This record gives sequence, C-alpha cells and structure tokens, in this order.
Amino acid sequence: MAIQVTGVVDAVANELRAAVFDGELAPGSLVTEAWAAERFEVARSSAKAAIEKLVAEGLLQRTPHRSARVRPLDEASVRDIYRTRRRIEAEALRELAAERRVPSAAREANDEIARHLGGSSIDIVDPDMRFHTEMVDAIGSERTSRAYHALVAEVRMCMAQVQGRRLIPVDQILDEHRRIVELVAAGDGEGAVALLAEHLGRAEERLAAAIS
Amino acid sequence: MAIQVTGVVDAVANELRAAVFDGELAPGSLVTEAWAAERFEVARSSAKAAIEKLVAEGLLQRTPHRSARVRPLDEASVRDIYRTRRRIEAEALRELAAERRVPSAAREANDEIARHLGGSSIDIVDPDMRFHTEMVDAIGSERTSRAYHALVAEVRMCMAQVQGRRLIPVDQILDEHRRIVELVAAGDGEGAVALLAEHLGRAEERLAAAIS
DNA sequence: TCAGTAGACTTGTCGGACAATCTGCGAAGG
DNA sequence: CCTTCGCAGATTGTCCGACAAGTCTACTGA
Repeated sequence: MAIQVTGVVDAVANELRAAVFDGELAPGSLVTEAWAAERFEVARSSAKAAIEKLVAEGLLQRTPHRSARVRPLDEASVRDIYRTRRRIEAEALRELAAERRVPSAAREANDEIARHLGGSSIDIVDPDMRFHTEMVDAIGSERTSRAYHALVAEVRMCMAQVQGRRLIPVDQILDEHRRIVELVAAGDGEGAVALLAEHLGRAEERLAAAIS
Repeated sequence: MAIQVTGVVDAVANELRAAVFDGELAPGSLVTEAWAAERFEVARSSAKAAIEKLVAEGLLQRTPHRSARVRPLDEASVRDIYRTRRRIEAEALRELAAERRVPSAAREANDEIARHLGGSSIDIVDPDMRFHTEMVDAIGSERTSRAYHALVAEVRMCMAQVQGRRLIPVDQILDEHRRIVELVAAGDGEGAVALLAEHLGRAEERLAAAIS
C-alpha cells in the first residue's frame, strides 16, 4: 500500500504533524529539538530538520535561538484562512462548472461522510477536507493546489485547537456538499459559488467564535 | 538598512537564490551539498539545510539520494504560474478598487521603473515584480501574500532562464502599470482586472514562446 | 524596588564518521 | 555485437560529539 519510507526526517515530521492535528501537542506548547530527538529516537540534527520543515509549513513558529512552539491561531488568522479558501475554491468551482465536471474522488469523499451520519463531526474532518481538496485539485493547477493544501493544514490546526466545540452537524455538511456538486454538474457556477460562500462562511463563524 | 544576518544557513540560501536568479546557475545544473559547502565555506550540514530550503521554495528540485538541480521550467509551468498569478492579482485589484486605494509603495515601484526608461527590460524586473507584489500585499492577507511571493520567485526563475529574450519594452510596462493604478484609484475594479489580464497575458505569451 | 549578573537551557554551526544509494564503466557471458 | 553483472567512485542520509552564541530565569546587591 505504498507506505513511502523516504527517510527519518520525513517520518519525524509526519509524526509531529499528526501529534499537532490530534491535539496532543496543544497550541503554544514548546517543541524543543532535544525533546523531539529523544521522543522519536533520532539525532538532534534530524529532529531539527523535521521541525524546520513544519515551521516552513506554518504549523510551528519560531524565532532565532528560541524553541519552536505549536502555532496558536487567533481569530484574525481564521478569517484570513477562510477568506483565502473562499477565493481559491470559488475559482475552482467556476472552472469545474464551466465544464460541468465533478471529480469522482470528491463524490467518494461525500460517500465517506455519509457513512458517519449520526456520528460526531470530528470524525468527518478527514473526508470533509478531502472533498474540498479534490475539487481544487481537479482544476489541475499545481500552484493553486500547493497553496490550498497549506490552507487545509491550517484549518486542521484550527480543528485541533477547537477540539470539536461548535462544529457543524454532519448531515448539514453532507447536504451542502451534495448541493454544491449538483450545481457544478448543472453548470451553475455562480450558484455553486454562492452556496460555497455560505458553507464556508458558517464554518468560519463557528471557528472564529470557538477560538476566541 | 536592516541587513538581517540571521545566520549562516539563510545567508547561503540567499546567495544561492541570487545565483539562480542571475542565471549564474543555469536551469538543470547540479547543486551538490559539497559544492555549496566549499563555495561558501560552511559545513556540509549548513549547505544541506540551505539547499533544502530552496527545494521547499521550489527553486531547486531533488529526489532522494540524488543531487539537487536548478529546476527547469517548461511551458506548462509558465502557463500555470501566470494562470495563478492572474487569479490572485485580479482578486487583489477588485478589493483595492472597491476602496479606491493604491498603496504608495506600488506607485514608488513605478517611479523606479520610470527611471529606467530607454534601458533594458532586465533592469526593471525588480521594480516590476515589486509593483505587483505591493498591490497584492496591500490587501493584508498573509496567506495570499505567501502564495503570491512563491509565484514571484518562479517568475524570476523564468526570467533567468529566458535571459532577457523577448521581454516587453519598459515603456509599455510602465504605461500599463499606470493605467491599472488609475483604474483602481477610480474604483473601476473590472476595468483594472481586464487590463491586468492583458498585461499578464502578454508577458505569459512572451515567456512561453521564449522558453520552449 | 530595581538593575545587573550568573547560570541553566536551547539553538546554531562545525567537523568527522559511516551506511545507504545512485552512477557510470568495464568485464563477463550469451 | 549486445546485454547483464558487478564494482569503484560520488553523493546523500543520518548519527555523534563539541563548542559558541543567544535567551531566559532567578538571585544578588545596591
């Protein structure tokens, strides 16, 4: 199943990333090179490289000669993240609607969400993000995807920080996704964009309220 | 003048970046850790970190256990870069036009271009990029700026690869910039966007033609 | 009370070492 | 003659230990 073992550094970076997303590493908590080196049993230089990678990704923040810490997101950040998300995704929807094209991977992500109907919203963060990511990736712009993936990582940090408080119910998310898919398939780009704006706007408000 | 000497790694990364932009390091040429270490008289570990930074920025590319090389850009990349540029910058212009706001730094960048009237187009790459960057930065979205800065770096790589062939004349660039500024100041967002699309479209075609 | 300082802690950089991996060339074999 | 194998050289990946440099804290002394 293609578990790429590229190297120690990437493995540590992945573990750290997962720890941040799981909320195991709370926002603001210190991540020293020595701590990471000991925890994952690697050399300090390797831990350093992994930390620097996450700093570049925006998950950790650091100033010279000081330990990295898990980046805490404030309301302004949430608003900026969602503003940018809306812009990118709106363009993607317009482009997809123009060709009446809905990537099958996005539909499958929705099916996965459907399987969690009645469950907790936290459990669908994964397929939810995948739905949106697939829509953006479908337009085939490497640069746009790169930017969007970075945003998704930050959204997941928000989720971790908020710890499931005030999330939107699963059935509502699923319903809105499906309506967006229908509008795109029908070629109604502006309709899809309007609905998307509501969809993301609601999430933004919840997160902004929960985070402050 | 704030020349931040944050550390050896950043210094090496900056030197390498400049070498790529200057065309001293041709697209496709190898950049081994040992070579960089010797050239800048730093430890191999430091050179390694600098190279990895540029890989993350997209200026170099690398596969595991193989030397990094200066990323060569093909026509598809140029088109993707400009497609994304257009999208981001168009949104920025709309937002600025809505408030009839033109950042003074953008005007100053144009003045700098004016000082090179009659000169070579290569000399104004810097202020040209600064004009566009300032417009985007002015909307105050950290994430949008991050994405745009990455694109600008790639544009500069294109410039280096094309070596000044087929660039657009200085006076034309200046004229178009000024008209964009006027339209934004007048609150005509869509007019500014239309002109921008032409402006960037022309540059895209030139680069695409020169690169293939 | 407050400034200054000593010490602990952490990062930044270095140099060396060795294994793992890739490359290219030449030899062995069909 | 062509293919394949293997080996030597080059390069990266990782580790270790060391020390300088910078930051933070808590204590001391005026």
